[in-house]
Amino acid sequence: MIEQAKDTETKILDAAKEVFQQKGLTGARMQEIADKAGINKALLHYYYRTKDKLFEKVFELAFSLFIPRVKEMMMSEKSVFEKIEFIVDNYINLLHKHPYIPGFIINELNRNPQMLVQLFEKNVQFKEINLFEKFDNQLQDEVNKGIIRSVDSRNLMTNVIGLCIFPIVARPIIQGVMFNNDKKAYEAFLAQRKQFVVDFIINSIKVK
Amino acid sequence: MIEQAKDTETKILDAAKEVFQQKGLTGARMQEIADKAGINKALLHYYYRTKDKLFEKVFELAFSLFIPRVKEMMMSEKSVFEKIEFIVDNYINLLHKHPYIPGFIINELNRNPQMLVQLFEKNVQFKEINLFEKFDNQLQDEVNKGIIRSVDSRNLMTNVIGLCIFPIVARPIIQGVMFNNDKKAYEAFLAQRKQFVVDFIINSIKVK
DNA sequence: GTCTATACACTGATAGAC
DNA sequence: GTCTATCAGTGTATAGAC
Repeated sequence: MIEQAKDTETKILDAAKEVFQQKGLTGARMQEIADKAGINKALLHYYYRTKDKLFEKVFELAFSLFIPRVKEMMMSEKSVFEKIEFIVDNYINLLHKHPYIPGFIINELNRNPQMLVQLFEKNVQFKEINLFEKFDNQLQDEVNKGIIRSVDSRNLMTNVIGLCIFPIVARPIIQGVMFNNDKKAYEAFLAQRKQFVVDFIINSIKVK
Repeated sequence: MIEQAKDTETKILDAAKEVFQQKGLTGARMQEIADKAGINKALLHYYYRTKDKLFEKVFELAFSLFIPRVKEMMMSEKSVFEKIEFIVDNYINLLHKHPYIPGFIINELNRNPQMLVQLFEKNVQFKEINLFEKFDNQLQDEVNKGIIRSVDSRNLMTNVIGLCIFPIVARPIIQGVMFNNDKKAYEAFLAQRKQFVVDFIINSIKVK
């Protein structure tokens, strides 16, 4: 039945998401995904013909969860400072819910950059070459008003996103080297970091 | 002969480095490493008994190239501003020479965090829990002198390293989304970024 | 739609000659 | 030290019964 099918499809996707994100495309095993979904391998291939196709689906879902957020936030009607606070806040919350996705996306995209091109071609939503035009204008506007110092928009956005994501994707090494592998200490570190990052960025660009 | 052995061993390591860093532990094939080294699979196993052992060696070499640098830089006799400029400068140069290593380390460490523990146990050089004590004192000292505002050392170091590494490990996605996949444009972006990052950090922490 | 059984290719690893 | 040949195990994918 359709009901049953829908349910099985969801169970497969959930299981596949978990396994692929943890072990990557090449490290994941169809058997493990089947086990985790409570079905057998044959049924996996019935729903998604190949491992690659199943992976593509999982990757696309992960991608669409993270990337469009940036666009939304940049397009809102807020001041630069408010936008930065809003983005950092939302992105760190999102990262807290899905800590494995950024590393997953970054890794698989490095292994196969072509995926991004295919994604852009299939999904217009992701292709936003003029995403920075409005933000550029806003920055220049606030520079003219003497609120912030002159700053390149792409460098700024890279910093905002990078400062949020880096401590998550590089968690094992930072936690190991800086916090002697103390998990609780690192969680405390992450908890206070949201405010630190906002202050760090705003302090850097604001005119005093 | 020993001479020949040394040479073969080097060729294997070079080939293994290339393949492992590009495809990861699970994606790499012993056959491809053998081909790239100009030998056959059997000889691979003669020098390094298993795939895992060969991988460990490659990982350790990559790790030792990147991590101890931070320690060196932090231990030098420079002002905070000089240290930051020095670290960013050196790290970005290093990244330019070895752009695939950080992603490699980050990814494999996420897949198997236990590796870091083993590395620490085997190699005292990496275990530096008091690495921040001296840096903490220096920061506090310059705060007292009114040079910089009060800032947490681990957050600051995370930002310094993260701002250098993030545009490299996330290159495909940033280049794709922000630069319409224009490779030349991204190289130009990276070239000017060194100065931007230094200014960004120092602007944030200095007292004006 | 879901299962069992199996085909088929590939991979890591070893044996044994030179 | 280096090779050829080969094994045993594993992985994706499919055939066919229900």
